[in-house]
Parts: sequence; C-alpha cells; structure tokens
Amino acid sequence: MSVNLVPARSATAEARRRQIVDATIAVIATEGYAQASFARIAERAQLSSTRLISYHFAGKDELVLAVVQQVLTAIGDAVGPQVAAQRTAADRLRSYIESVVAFTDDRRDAMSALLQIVLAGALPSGTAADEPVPGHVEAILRQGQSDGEFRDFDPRVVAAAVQRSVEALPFALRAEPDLDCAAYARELVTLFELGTRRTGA
Amino acid sequence: MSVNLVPARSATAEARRRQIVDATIAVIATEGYAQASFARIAERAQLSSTRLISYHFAGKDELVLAVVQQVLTAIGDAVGPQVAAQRTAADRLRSYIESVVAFTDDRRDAMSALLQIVLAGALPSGTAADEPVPGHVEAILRQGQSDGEFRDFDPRVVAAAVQRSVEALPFALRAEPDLDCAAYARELVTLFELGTRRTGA
Amino acid sequence: MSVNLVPARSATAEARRRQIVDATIAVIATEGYAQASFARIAERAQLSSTRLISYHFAGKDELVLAVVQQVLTAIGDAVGPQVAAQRTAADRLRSYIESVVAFTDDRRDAMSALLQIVLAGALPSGTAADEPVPGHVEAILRQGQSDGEFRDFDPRVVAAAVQRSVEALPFALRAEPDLDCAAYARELVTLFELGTRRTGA
Amino acid sequence: MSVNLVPARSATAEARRRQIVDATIAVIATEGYAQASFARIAERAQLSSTRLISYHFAGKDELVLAVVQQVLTAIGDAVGPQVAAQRTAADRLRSYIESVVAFTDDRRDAMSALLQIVLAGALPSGTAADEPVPGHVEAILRQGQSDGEFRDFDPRVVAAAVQRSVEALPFALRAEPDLDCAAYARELVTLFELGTRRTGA
DNA sequence: TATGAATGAGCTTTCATTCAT
DNA sequence: AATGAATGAAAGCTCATTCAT
Repeated sequence: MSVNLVPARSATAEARRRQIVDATIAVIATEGYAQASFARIAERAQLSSTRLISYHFAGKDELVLAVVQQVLTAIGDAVGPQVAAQRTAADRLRSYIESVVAFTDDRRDAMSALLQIVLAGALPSGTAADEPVPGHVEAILRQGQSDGEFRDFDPRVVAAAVQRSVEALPFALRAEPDLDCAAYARELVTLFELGTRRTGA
Repeated sequence: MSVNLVPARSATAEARRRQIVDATIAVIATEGYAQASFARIAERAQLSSTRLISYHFAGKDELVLAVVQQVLTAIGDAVGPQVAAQRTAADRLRSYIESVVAFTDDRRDAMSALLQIVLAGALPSGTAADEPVPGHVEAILRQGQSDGEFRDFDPRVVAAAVQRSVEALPFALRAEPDLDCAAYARELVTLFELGTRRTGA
Repeated sequence: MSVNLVPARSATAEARRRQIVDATIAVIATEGYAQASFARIAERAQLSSTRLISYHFAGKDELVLAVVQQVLTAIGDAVGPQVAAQRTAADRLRSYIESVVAFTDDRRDAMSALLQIVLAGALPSGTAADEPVPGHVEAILRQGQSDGEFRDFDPRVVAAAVQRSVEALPFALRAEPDLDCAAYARELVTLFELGTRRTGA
Repeated sequence: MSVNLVPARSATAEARRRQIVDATIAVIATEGYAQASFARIAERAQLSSTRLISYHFAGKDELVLAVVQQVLTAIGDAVGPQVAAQRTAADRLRSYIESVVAFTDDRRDAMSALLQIVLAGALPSGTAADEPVPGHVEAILRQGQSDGEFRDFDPRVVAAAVQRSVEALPFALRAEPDLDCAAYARELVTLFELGTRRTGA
C-alpha cells in the first residue's frame, strides 16, 4: 500500500502543465533553446501572461525538467517494450536503433527539444536524466559480450557511438525533412552489427 | 590577382581579437554557451568594459563566428596533414579519428566551445561552417567506396555516425577528465573499420 | 444598548485568523517585515494557498492591523493592571518600564513584529495605534508633575525617551539573546527616576 | 606612499552616483523604504531609465550601502569635531546630543532615510555600520565613569537609551514639522545629565 | 468555510549595443 | 586604439488580489 505524500495535482492543473510543456517543446524545437523564454512559450501556448507558467512551475528549471521527464517517459514507452521483446543482444540493439529512430521521426519536436536541453547542459543538477534512456545501450552491449554474441570492445565507447549516431537524426531531419528514416535506421543497424559482432573463424 | 577588400587589421588589433576569442572559448567551455555574455567574457579577459569587445567585433555573431573559424582552422592544421599523408581510405579514416581525438584531448576548451556553438544552433545563417571539418569524412568514405575498399553504405549516414562518435569525446572528458583518449580512439577506429570494410569473399 | 454592526465571526473563523496572525508575527520577527509576504506567511502557517489569507482578511492592511491590535491588547493586558496598582507616579513609571520589559522578554516575536510594523511606517493611516500603549507614559509623567513628584520638563520629550529606550530592548535581544532583562529594566528605571524626580532642597 | 588598487571613479561618475544617492534618500524619507524601488528613484532623479542605476551600482545592496555611508560620513563630519572639542564627559554627552539633534533638524531626509534603512534591517551583512556613529556614546559614558564624573551604571543600556531618544526626533518631526529642536535637545540633555551624573554627598 | 486557478503590475537584474570623445 | 557613459528591451520572478466554485 503506497501513500502519496505529495498532494495530487488536479486534472485541470495537469492539463495546463501539459499544455505549457508542449508549447515549450515546440518553441525549443523550432526556435532553439536560447529563445525559449517564458514570453515566447506563453505566446505559443496562447496564455494571457507568463504568470500562468510561474503559477504552475516553480521556476524555469522545473519547467525544463518537466519537459525532459515527459519526453523520456514517452521514449521509454515507445522503445522499452520493443527492446524487451527481443531474444538476442543483436536483436535488442537493432530494435533499440530502429525504435528510437522511429520515435525520432514520429515526435521530431520532442526529440529535438530533449537533445537541445541535454546538449546545452541545461539540466538542473541532481537530475538522473543525463542521457536519453541512459545506460540502456551499454547494458545491451555488455550482455551481448558475456553471451558471446559480441566481440571484445569497451562497451562505454561503443554505447556512446551508438547513442550519438542515433541522436544525429534530428539534426539531419532539420536539414532534410523528407529523409528516409527507415533507411537511416537500416544503415545504422548494419554499421553497428558489423562493428560489434563476434569476428573470427 | 587577389584584391583585399577588407582593410588589413593591425598587429595590435589582431592580438586583441585573439585575446577576446580565447577568453570567449574559455567561458563557453567552462560555464556553457548560455553564460557567455559580453560581461563574462570581458571579465575573463580582464577588460575594463565590454566596450572593447564591441569595438573589435561588429556584434556577437561576428565574435562567435571568429571563435568557430579559429578553432576550425586549428583543427584543419592538426588533422589535414595527417589525413593527407595516408594512402588508403581506411588509413585516412583511421588517421582522421586518431588526429581529431588527439586534438580534442589537447585543446579541450576549444573543442568543447566549438561543439557547444554548433549544437546550440548559434551559428549565424549563411555560415559554411555547419560542421567541424564539414564533409571531410564523407569524402573519405566515398573515395573508399569507389576504390573498392569499403562496402556499400550510405556515406552520409556513416559519416554522421563517425562525426558524432568523435564529438562525443568532449562530453566524456567532462565527466571523466582522466579518460584514456588513445584507447578511446582505438576503439572507434576498430568499430568503424569493421563497420565499413568490404565484407565477403 | 449597544448594536453590533459587524457580524460576529464564528469560533472557527476566529481560530483561523488567530493562526494567520501568529504566523505573520513569526515571519516578521524572524525574517523581517519586508519578507512578510502572503506567500511566506501561508508557508509558515501551513496553508495550502494564500487564498485563505485573502479570505479571512480584506487585504494586507487589515492583516497588519490585526497583528498590531492583537499585540497591543496583549501588552495592555500585561502592563495595564501592573501600572494601575501603583500609588505614586514614580511607582507607575517604574512599573511601566518593568512590565513592558518583562513582556518583551516573554513575547519576543510579538514585540519585535509590532516594532517593525510601527517603525516601518506600515500602519494604515487613520489608525489610532501610532505607538504601543500610546500616551500612557506621557499621562503618567503629567500626573507626576501636577502631583509635585516630578520636576518640570516637557512630558512629550521625556515620554518619547522612555518609550524608545524600552523599545530598544528587542534589538538588543536579537544581538544578545541571553541578555539579563531584569537588570536591563533596573538600569532604565534608575536612569529615568533620576532624570525625572523633583530636584532641589 | 599609498597605492590605489581600485580604479578611481571619474568625476562624472561620482556626480551621477551622488545624484542617485540623493534621490534615493529623498524617496525613502518621503515615501518609505518599502517604496524605494529603482523605478521611483529613477523618476525622482529624472533618469531616463532604471538602467542608469544598475550601471553605477552593482545592485540594490550597493546603492543602499552608499546611502548609509554617505549619511554616516555627513553625521561624523558634523558631530565629531563638536564632541572632540569638549573637555569633560558631561560636555561631550551634551555636545553629542545637541549636534546630532541639529544635524537631524538640518538634514531631515538624510537622517530619516538612514534610520529607516537601519531599522528595516536592510543593511547587507558584514557592514560595520550597524548604528549611526556606533559606540561613540558608549565610549563617552565609559570615560565619564572612569573619570568619576558619572555614577555607576551599565553603559550599554544608557548608551542605547541616549541613542534611541535622539533617534526619536525624526519621527517626532514627521508628526510635527515645526517642532522646536533646540528645546528638544535641551530637554534630552537635562534628562541624561540628571540620569548619569555622580550622585551622593 | 475553503480552495484551485488565474492575473496584471511590479520588481531587480542582465542583455548587447550606441554615443561621444 | 581605446574608453566612459548611457540605453531600451527583455529576462525570470514575486507581489497582493480576484474569479468561480
């Protein structure tokens, strides 16, 4: 039996927060993190004044944190089940790349905003969310190594390479919106399959 | 015959610009791009007022551009000759990774500042420098493919993967300053060698 | 036959008002009058929102006035009977000083809050309570003069001196919480006894 | 030979600071400390914007500190020589009361502003100026005791009484602008002469 | 009696930049 | 080449208060 110490937010408040978070994502994605002032967010969300943002969020940090958490949750919901359904490490790696790419294609603004926040170092300290789905790729790689599927390599380095390669997609999409994301995913899958699989005989 | 439309800057002015650019790099690297205001830069450079910055640079855009150009030039000087000395595409790719990693290790602030500027989307439009050493990796990859060294893949996707993987290093170094960069480079070299080489018979 | 124009407040409402007034006193005493916003008061009183304050008090003026009245009433209850029990003016003056000092020692927050409000000039105009127990000291002094106990002096000036000297105690207590208040009172009593008594033959 | 490490402020800057400080004193004295916002100060000083205040003072704390220092210096200049010219402790005490009262009468706004700042507890911590001419009265009293002029009493208590009694004048002046200050001073002088002089035989 | 939601006005501070020497 | 002075705009944030249940 769990006790909720924090007073539950009302449905109205939750909807407002959601609306503000969505507007923040849109502003960051389209105008850049530096331009994401309360004024512009309020404008985008059709709010009467920025005061409504201050009312629902303790400060800008809390707003940014809410954006990060919302997007991370969405990524987790989209990617987690796909990856978990796979049997081998190679399949999980493939599934991870494919589903993150698909999510990126589907929710471009959300992914773009998340990356801008993380890369700008704008995350308030103490946040566990230093990376999208942090450590997941590294865990997959380590499992694959101990299972004998993958060759010997530093899982941190390769995990970083996978992660960053996937994260490159939003930038590519901004330059070329009609990019074939499925093909993009296939290229990355092949690249890292070849790069990680057990070599030899 | 080339005509110099821009009036040559004096040595004194050049030194001042250099001093300001260096201070800007230091501020961005250590405090973040968002904190790099004229006030903080002037403070770091020991200038009596921000007026000196405005005097030597037409505006913030020009200052940021000067930072980017200075760092890109330094990268070019460090990486270009190394890569050019190689005979095969595979060697050039290896050399590229190794020398960029070495440069990153050597000039951490400069590389960190450059990446923050680029990732923040802070480059004034019309700048050709959308990427560090833009297109170099892609050119190497294309050459390798037409030479038969590399397998068939989308050179843009793989180039992006290589580029971003190398760019991950400054972030890793911030978290772990004593990171073994040579080992980091070796891991990336192996990863992308395996991922790009001609497979099969 | 008296008519009650103000609708009687229920016991619940009265308790709430009391709770809010007490929280206001605590905030003013510990953080200063300038920091005594509705937000901080609500926080201190464990209220869910500032709305409850606005609900029970017509505005900040009324809240501050309620604080003043509550403290003044308490002072009157503590000091009045003591003074009234004395027979000579000198005894009444001594009793006034002693009992106000005792009250200040006993109810430090209340006295501190009252003084801050009065000294900040925060009393809404038209309030009769421009001073704690206004005029009492002056009345004692005038009586002592007409009775021939006290020498000839301007009772307003001396009353102000007595008043302010007693009011200095909260400030002294803040700097030195373990101050011997009884000794403090004795010093003041002697000082003003010597300063006011009939001199000469 | 002394070296000035802090760059000297220009005459222009010094004049501007003075102008702003004077306007601040006027606003605090006439409208109260709580109303002394940059906006009102700028308005009073006829400045084009509040930006000019921020330009000349690092923040509100520095501005308030400048006010305090300016007034304290003025008090010291007015009171110090008068007191120093006296031979006995009783004369010095009398001179102190008379000259502070005279200063208060002469520079009502300055004294009123100073007292409001001090009483509001608005002095940034670390400031030595916790009281107007701090400790001077106490020093006079101690000297008078060791010289045998004054009776035995706690000099801190009596000093506080003298200090606060003198500080009451600005409040009295606000209520009654035509108050006879010389008479006010005479009353206080007599009161504390009688209260402090050696009694007996 | 109480409360969640919302609000306009105001605050200090920082921004890059310009004027005038 | 350099500098002191000044500036309008915008930033995030807090204020007491009101609306609507």
